[in-house]
Amino acid sequence: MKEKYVNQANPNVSVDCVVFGFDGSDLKVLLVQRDLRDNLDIDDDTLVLPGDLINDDEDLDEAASRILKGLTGIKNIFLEQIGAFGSPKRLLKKRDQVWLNAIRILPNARVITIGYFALVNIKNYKTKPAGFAKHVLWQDYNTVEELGFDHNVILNSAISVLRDKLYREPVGFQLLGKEFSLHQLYTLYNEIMGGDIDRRNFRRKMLKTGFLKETENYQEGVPHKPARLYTFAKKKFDNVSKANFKFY
Amino acid sequence: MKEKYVNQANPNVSVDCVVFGFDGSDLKVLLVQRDLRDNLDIDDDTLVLPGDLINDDEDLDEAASRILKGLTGIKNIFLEQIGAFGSPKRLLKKRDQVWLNAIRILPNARVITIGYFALVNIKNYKTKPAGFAKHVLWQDYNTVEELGFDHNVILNSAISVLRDKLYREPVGFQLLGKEFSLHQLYTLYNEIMGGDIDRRNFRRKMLKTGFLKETENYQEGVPHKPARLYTFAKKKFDNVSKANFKFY
DNA sequence: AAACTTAGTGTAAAATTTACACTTTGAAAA
DNA sequence: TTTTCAAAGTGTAAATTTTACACTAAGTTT
Repeated sequence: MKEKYVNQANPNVSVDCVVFGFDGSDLKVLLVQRDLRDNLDIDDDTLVLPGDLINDDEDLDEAASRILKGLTGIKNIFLEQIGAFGSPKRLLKKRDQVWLNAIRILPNARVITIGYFALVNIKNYKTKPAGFAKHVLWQDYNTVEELGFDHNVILNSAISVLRDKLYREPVGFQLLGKEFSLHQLYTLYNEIMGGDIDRRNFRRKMLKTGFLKETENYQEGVPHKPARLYTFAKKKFDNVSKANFKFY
Repeated sequence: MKEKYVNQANPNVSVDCVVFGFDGSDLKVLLVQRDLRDNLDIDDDTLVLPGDLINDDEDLDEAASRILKGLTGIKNIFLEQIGAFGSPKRLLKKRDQVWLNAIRILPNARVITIGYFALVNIKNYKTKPAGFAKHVLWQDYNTVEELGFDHNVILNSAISVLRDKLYREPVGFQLLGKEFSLHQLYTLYNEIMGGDIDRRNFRRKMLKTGFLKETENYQEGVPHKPARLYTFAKKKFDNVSKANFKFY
């Protein structure tokens, strides 16, 4: 039993983040372009999710925070693990193997990735390249094509976690600014859920959840132009509570 | 940037399974006792979740299946990843460090664990020790005390995933035999959810979901003794469907 | 044979969901 | 400068679902 482990190298463990952002009308994902530095003979403009190998002395969550901090300067945002990914090395795409060899840090071990997903309000932060990233960009979720490694799998997993969460938890607020109109929130839900939600029912139901607090300019009965603004009123959220974010 | 990786050993990656079983009245978890083999001078009867290091050439899911197969002989059961766990090595309990040293396979690297959870019908399978396990036992979930490593964290995570799933997916059937009465299903839900569900509403609601199919002895209007039996009728399950397993 | 438990059906009030209509205000078009 | 239009907001009635109970019949236990 023991002997079998001795001959196999431990896998490299990396953390990759799916960072979703919303610009008011479209759902975006933060992607980076790999930077080969001194191996410039290799032509590789593959896009990947921002990620890095985990450090010896840090928690998994800490690693994810670190990566995000490096690229966006953000601390303390919504960030949650979505799971571990990683097929044996023999299943890697050639392009990715070349890349791994080029950076010489992973000679004979596979890579296992812990995926995280994060929600940020795009307008609040400036992105900047860091680590192995040559460029950082916000890409429209619907236009994302083939990514490096198994990052499409991770992205798909993240979007379904996001949709699922949006149904069940007051999590969409993270994608908007501090103050927002119900119209903005509605647009967000409609975009992400791909649905065709009734505007009026959405409004009533969302207000009834108790997660919205009016800002000072509130005045009953008067239609506003521009729209009335709300903030997210954090209240204790019971997982099994009746707060229900399903909209038909 | 590069240099920083060179000096750190890759972490060991293990897969640990939380296997839930139901014996008709109580929820059980499959635990194992560590076996130190030739290091018998060390007295350690700590209980842990069944797990093993992942092999170089296998998928994460494959590893989980392998472990389960070894301990219970089961293949093809409900098995799902719940996430990755693992704090830096310095946070390990002393007892666990001693154990890791004793088996000599992990000299200076940390351990990262991918947690899985599985649901089985206890009566269908005989368990047997395998790998590093000295004993295998089904322990009452409510009586579980301190486990080795961070396995209590994993177990807690698994139970909340289970409760959550039970609300939203027809997953409880996995814990029962092929044929079961509504009373058995009711007992299961009541036990796991810790709730106090109305028997009559449970019955009606569960039948309405369309996941139950009557067995041949079915006869309308006649109270049965013993109870009428059902099987789980797999039908396409739409995540966003209206099937609702919340019972109050 | 009386008392009790289990299996099953019924029903009515309360709450929620759904599918719409209608008003007011500011901005854009004519 | 009207006229037209879209956005912001409130209302309401039918359909469905949830909740909280009552009741009967068939075995089992005492």
